[in-house]
Amino acid sequence: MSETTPEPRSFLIADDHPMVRDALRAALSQAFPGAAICAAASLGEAQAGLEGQPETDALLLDLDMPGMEGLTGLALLRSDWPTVPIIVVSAARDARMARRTYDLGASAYVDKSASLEEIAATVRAVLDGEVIAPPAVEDGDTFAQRATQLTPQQWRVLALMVQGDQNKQIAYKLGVGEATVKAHVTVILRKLGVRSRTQAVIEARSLSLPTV
Amino acid sequence: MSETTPEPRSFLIADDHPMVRDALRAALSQAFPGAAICAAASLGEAQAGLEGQPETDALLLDLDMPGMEGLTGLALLRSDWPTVPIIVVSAARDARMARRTYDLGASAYVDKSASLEEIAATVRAVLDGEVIAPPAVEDGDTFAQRATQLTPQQWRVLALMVQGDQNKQIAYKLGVGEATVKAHVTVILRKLGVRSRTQAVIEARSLSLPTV
DNA sequence: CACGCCCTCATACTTTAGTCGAAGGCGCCG
DNA sequence: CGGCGCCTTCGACTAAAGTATGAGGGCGTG
Repeated sequence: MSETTPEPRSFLIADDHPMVRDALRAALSQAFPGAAICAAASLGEAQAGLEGQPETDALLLDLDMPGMEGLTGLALLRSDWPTVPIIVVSAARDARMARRTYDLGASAYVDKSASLEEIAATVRAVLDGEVIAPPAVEDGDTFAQRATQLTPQQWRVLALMVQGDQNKQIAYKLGVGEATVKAHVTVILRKLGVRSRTQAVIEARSLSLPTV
Repeated sequence: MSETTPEPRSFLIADDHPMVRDALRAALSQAFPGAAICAAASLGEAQAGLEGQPETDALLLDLDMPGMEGLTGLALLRSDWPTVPIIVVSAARDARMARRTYDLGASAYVDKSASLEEIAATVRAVLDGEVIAPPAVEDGDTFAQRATQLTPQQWRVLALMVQGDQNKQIAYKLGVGEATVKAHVTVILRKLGVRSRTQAVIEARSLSLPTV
């Protein structure tokens, strides 16, 4: 509260590129002295980091990371830890991509070519509770919007579908019955507006790519 | 035969970017005076162009084009017109990608940052019958190699699978029975070393992306 | 507490996917 | 020419995917 003794912050940096990780870490430690900064190089490590530190003030998330599979991983993290603000740090300076991450609940979107000062400023704004809306993109990219209707468990199912798992494997990995998985799949397909598992996987994986 | 009166050449440029198309056209028309140069902006147009001009001397093919779906379109063209040399013109300067296109039967691989002179030289070499092997990449990228085992009809089936079509639709589009398509799918899955349609689609679509 | 939402699961059913065996065409080679 | 291999085609069969309906329990909210 006091301006002279700011409470210590805790961050989690998720990026598989060591150089980027160090740069972000340096920027944060300079902008927020005494901050606790953790790092993760994959979606799994990021999940583990949040598991051990659920009070993380902000997650800086790279989209092109093992296990992310496009924006599926973002939505997955967002579903499991809805209170942790996520700042997407992507290599692509694409307004549509920014819009998609916004639709999926990201608090901000910065591209890697931005200066560290800009990134620090963005983080500061997010810590103040701001949600940085992307420049209005009036495109008909309805898939990402439809995807926001998915529940957390449905996101987990979709994430495994996207990896090529079949219902039986998904049931085992999630510790539920196959009938349950099938029920989820049915709802997922309806919500996404597709007619088959294959189409759902195609669209979900295409989320992170430029629109063809 | 005679050096003073070179026979007229015919080329097909397939790229959805008008600027690139014009640049390539200019380069070719300068390097090969009197050449007949056609253009296509999608996989379908490229197929139509080859249909009407099967004696094309070389196809300059962009990978990021509507309908291509990664390297699937390349293999499709290669299967349907095995005698037409294909020169891949890609935006990505990636040795692995070059290797994959080589495995799939491309005669050469140049990236768009190359000068028009380099491209013209490459085309000339290909017209002389050369196949420009990529720098040795000793990685275990076996999927593209496995994919070369597919027959032309199997490639057509896979191309439609990758678009999300189901067997019944594929059968209709190819003018065969559904049982036939199923038989092809079975062989495709075995040749690709995967165990489900979804996995095959994931891998086929990932062919054009950097290895995760 | 009643209501809605999510997760869970079972049962039964329809549709799609995938496997197996087999037949005919076609080129190649001894 | 007869055999051989490959491609294509297909029907019958088994497995998986997807739908419909119903039901029970947990959890937050007015």
